[in-house]
Amino acid sequence: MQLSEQEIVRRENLQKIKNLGINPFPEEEFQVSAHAEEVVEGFNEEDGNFQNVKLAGRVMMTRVMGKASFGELQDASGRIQFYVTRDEICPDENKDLYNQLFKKYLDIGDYIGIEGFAFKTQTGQTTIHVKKFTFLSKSLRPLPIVKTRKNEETGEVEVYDAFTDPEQRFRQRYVDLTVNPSVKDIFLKRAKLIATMRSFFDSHGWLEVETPILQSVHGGAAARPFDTHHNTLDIPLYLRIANELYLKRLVIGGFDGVYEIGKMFRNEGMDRTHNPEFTSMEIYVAYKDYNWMMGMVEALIEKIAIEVTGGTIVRYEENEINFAGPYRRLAMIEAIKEYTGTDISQMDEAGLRAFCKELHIGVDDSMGKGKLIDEIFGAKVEEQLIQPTYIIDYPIEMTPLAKKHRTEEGLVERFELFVNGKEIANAYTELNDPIDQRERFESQLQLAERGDDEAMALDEDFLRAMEYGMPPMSGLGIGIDRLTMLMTNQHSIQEVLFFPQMRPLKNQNHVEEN
RNA sequence: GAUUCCGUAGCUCAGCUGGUAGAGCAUAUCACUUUUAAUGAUAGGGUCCUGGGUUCGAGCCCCAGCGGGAUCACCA
Repeated sequence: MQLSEQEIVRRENLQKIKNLGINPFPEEEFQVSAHAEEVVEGFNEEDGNFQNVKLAGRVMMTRVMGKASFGELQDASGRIQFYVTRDEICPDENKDLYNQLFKKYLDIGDYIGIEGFAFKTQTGQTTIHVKKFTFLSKSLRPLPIVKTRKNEETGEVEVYDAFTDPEQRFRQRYVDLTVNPSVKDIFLKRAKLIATMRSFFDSHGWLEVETPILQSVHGGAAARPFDTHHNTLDIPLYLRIANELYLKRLVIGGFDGVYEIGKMFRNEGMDRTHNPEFTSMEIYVAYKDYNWMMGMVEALIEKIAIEVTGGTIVRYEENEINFAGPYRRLAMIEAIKEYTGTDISQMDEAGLRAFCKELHIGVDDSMGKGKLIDEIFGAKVEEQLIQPTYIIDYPIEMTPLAKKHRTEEGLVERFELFVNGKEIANAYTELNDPIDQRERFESQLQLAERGDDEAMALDEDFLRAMEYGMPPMSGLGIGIDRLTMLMTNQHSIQEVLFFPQMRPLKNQNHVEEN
């Protein structure tokens, strides 16, 4: 292994620490009694609080001035400045701890523990005056140094030498998280979002469940799956592309409301909004319809916006998005009329195909009527829907698991929620007529024969479950990653996944084949 | 998968028309007991992504590959 100059220095420092008789990787507990943020925000000279505290974390900067030094300690909550003097941390004759370890062998990124009292410096900055210094762990690789300075005139924090290369940030997320505090904030918000969602559902008495990720029939959605194989059973298995059919089986089994938050896997292209594995939330509630579901989604999303961002108005790129309900409800045909000026409700397949040509939308022979309408919607309407909008009542061909519309021929009771031009939720009044369901699956098979590779597979056991009797219900799916992007003003799915999929580097230590 | 841009020190980046590889921070040595992008002085540090080619000479031009970003296609 080729070591850089700085790595060699750090390894030498490690040995020199050992030579001082100090264990650079000590075993014993260091009892932390406070965190950086609470001291910085809570310290008050008059109150005289935080006068005996122990903090631990990484040294992120030192400013050595002879027999005294300042440094910055970063823990899970943030950073705080500390002040060290030689004679206080080395009360005896032996000054090695300060002169050698602190001044020479301590590197940025090392973990230390400090014990002392809070005070304010001449410039008013809350600082820990260190009485006792403990070395906790050595860092052998140099972290990228990100320096910041507050501009006195504008009050803005200017960043110098930021660690910004996306490839390195995603491949080495631990470094990204260490040096870029705003990255950590995104993931705290993501966790808050999921926690809010979970407590909202739990408060209604709906049950959180887990369903198979390894499936022998990849139903419930239309997408290419990842294939795998079970050795003992000697059968092909697929990583789930959806969990809808399993959740419905559970409602058939007698749970009135079930939901699952988990990973789905789709063997498709990757881009700013797609990762091969992504997190979805799906929920099914018995005896409800899609109108009820729209009300529920508004309440949920509004609550999430408040919990995650502090209010219902959220800034995303140039837009201010208002997540306060109720949201506009617009039938798909009406939306197309509004944004193209053309009423397509009476058009047949040939008419739609001609209209697509007129709009310069690429079509092919495998596309049925529903697909053509969806193409027009995708090309002309979707990106216009900035404020939260429900598009309702979709063509039946596209939606084999939704119930036929109660009044409109050829449509199903489905809605999708669009925000900032992107779909973030999809819901139906679920189809619970097993005879209708079988016919829908069969027409999907016909579409597949026609060349539609998105057509859905038939799941015989699911049909059997339905034949035992499925209560009326409404179901909903929400893309957690995309919702997180909206709530944190991020434009790439990679920014809201800790470890986005990356192409493996060549000549890295591969696992040896057995 | 297609198009396009990018890859130079630990990090951020400069590098002219093809002519000895640069800066700031970081690192090393020294000074400094309230600094805060600490400061002052000195020094070291490079597979210019990889492999070919053109050329007297390539970080720069050409070809192929690897990795990443953006856009498009597919998908959520």
